[in-house]
Amino acid sequence: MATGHIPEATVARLPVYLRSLTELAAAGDATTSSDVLAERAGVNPAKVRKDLSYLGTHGTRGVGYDVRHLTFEVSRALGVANTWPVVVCGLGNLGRALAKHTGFTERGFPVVAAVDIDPAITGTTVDDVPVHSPDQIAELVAAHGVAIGVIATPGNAAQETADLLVAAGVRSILDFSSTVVTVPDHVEVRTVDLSTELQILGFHLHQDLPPEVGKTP
Amino acid sequence: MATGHIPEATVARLPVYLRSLTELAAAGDATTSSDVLAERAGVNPAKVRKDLSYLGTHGTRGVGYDVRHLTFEVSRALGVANTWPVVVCGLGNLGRALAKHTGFTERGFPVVAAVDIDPAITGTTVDDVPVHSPDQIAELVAAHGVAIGVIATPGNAAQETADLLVAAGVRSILDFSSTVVTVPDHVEVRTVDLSTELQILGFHLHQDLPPEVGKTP
DNA sequence: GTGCGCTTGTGAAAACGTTCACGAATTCCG
DNA sequence: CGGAATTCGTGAACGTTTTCACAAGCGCAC
Ligand SMILES: NC(=O)c1ccc[n+]([C@@H]2O[C@H](COP(=O)([O-])OP(=O)(O)OC[C@H]3O[C@@H](n4cnc5c(N)ncnc54)[C@H](O)[C@@H]3O)[C@@H](O)[C@H]2O)c1
Ligand SMILES: NC(=O)c1ccc[n+]([C@@H]2O[C@H](COP(=O)([O-])OP(=O)(O)OC[C@H]3O[C@@H](n4cnc5c(N)ncnc54)[C@H](O)[C@@H]3O)[C@@H](O)[C@H]2O)c1
Repeated sequence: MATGHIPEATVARLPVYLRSLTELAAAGDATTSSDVLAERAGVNPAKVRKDLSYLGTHGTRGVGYDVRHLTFEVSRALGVANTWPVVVCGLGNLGRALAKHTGFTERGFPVVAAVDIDPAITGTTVDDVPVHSPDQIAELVAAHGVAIGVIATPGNAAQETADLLVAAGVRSILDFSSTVVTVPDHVEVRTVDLSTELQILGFHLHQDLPPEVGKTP
Repeated sequence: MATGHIPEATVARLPVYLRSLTELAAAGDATTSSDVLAERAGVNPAKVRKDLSYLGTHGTRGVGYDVRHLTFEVSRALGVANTWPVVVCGLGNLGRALAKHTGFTERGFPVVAAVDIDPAITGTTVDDVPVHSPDQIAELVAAHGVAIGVIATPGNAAQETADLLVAAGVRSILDFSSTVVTVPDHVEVRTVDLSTELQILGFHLHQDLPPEVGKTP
């Protein structure tokens, strides 16, 4: 067993389990079960057990999981002991919200700097986050050891921003810009597209109910 | 064939294709191919063809796809002709960014109202979006025909907000609160958890490189 | 110590999603 | 007109993810 390869789908759920474990610990529970974790995470209990089994054998049959120990193991698998500094690119409505959010720092992702093309805001700070101009990305990344870049610029500036981040040595990008950015293989991009999320909800609303009059019956 | 059941994974990609098609049309292209669409969407060409085949047979062998016609078909499948009014709950950093975002309205998801518990901002407007108190959710939903609720409150208010939305008749929820909310079967919830996204990126950073010597250096 | 009830860990099956590979339809050109 | 070049549509192979189902291990009662 040991900690071999962990499936992507499992990795995406580990943070949810970790949050549940933290809550359970705060509530004073010393042990828990796959049923309880499943309930809190909104998934199937068998899935919880299989997911956790990829981290090794950390439960006790007939008893369940020790909350403290499992918290430690999930944390280790996720590597939450590390701190990964983040730079936010594009300080508009969304970038500002991200820069002000305190939850990221708590989880090991401090926003150490922001970048914007607007000369009216470069040189200022937003909640202690200094705002620089895009041509300083390389320096910022080097100075703070930034590994993750967040793109919150308009879509038409997304690719060039990604290029700057990649050239500066960033290895992970979180892209909010509703565009598909192209990067070298060694860089991972995750896209969060809020319009698409709404469109998916819209699709199901549209499907569920209306017989859609006027088409061919 | 016809428009039977469309797989979830395909539905999630249709908005991306639609965006590409819009850009191609704007660039003056009358026809396109699965290769071009795949390139723009960042996926495999075979996947594009399979996805589109769920909507019916709309391409021409040896030629490709007519941009206008395909745009129409994808739009129809997604139901983008519909307008689904949205109410944003919790007008903090994130809620404010969402309320101010103009892109949602353009795609058929106008933010018609916001809701916040803070009496200092209820009664005001944010970019023409009126801010009400949570006990008015039911009226707002009824008055505007709201089908989608966005939860941007702190985590500890998420479940009660979801309950209010559900009671008011909302059928879809987009939840940013990093909590798992429980709703009846007929309500769909999509969760967007930005911390989790960062943690997934962090996991891969952590995995890729470090042999993780001992413990603390 | 034996039995009973509980909960994990995990093979195996089922469901789902992706990719391949190729036949079919179309255009173009000589 | 015949053949080469395209490009779609799709069955089948492949890979991943979810779910099932049950043996194995543990604690407790007696
Ligand atoms: N605000 C939202 O709720 C929301 C929702 C969905 C998607 N988005 C997407 O997120 C992105 C940002 O949205 P927003 O509402 O914050 O937009 P915005 O227009 O408010 O802000 C964009 C910011 O990026 C800066 N910028 C422009 N070009 C730049 C460059 N080359 N380098 C660095 N900075 C640059 C601008 O000066 C501006 O401050 C957009 O792509 C938008 O489509 C936003
Ligand atoms: N800001 C971000 O970039 C960001 C990033 C990741 C996650 N989130 C999550 O999104 C949510 C909102 O984040 P934020 O930064 O906007 O927080 P915030 O504290 O700035 O805003 C929260 C708002 O919700 C309001 N509120 C509280 N209880 C309410 C209730 N019962 N009904 C209606 N409104 C209520 C508050 O008055 C406040 O205006 C949080 O759950 C946060 O964890 C935010």
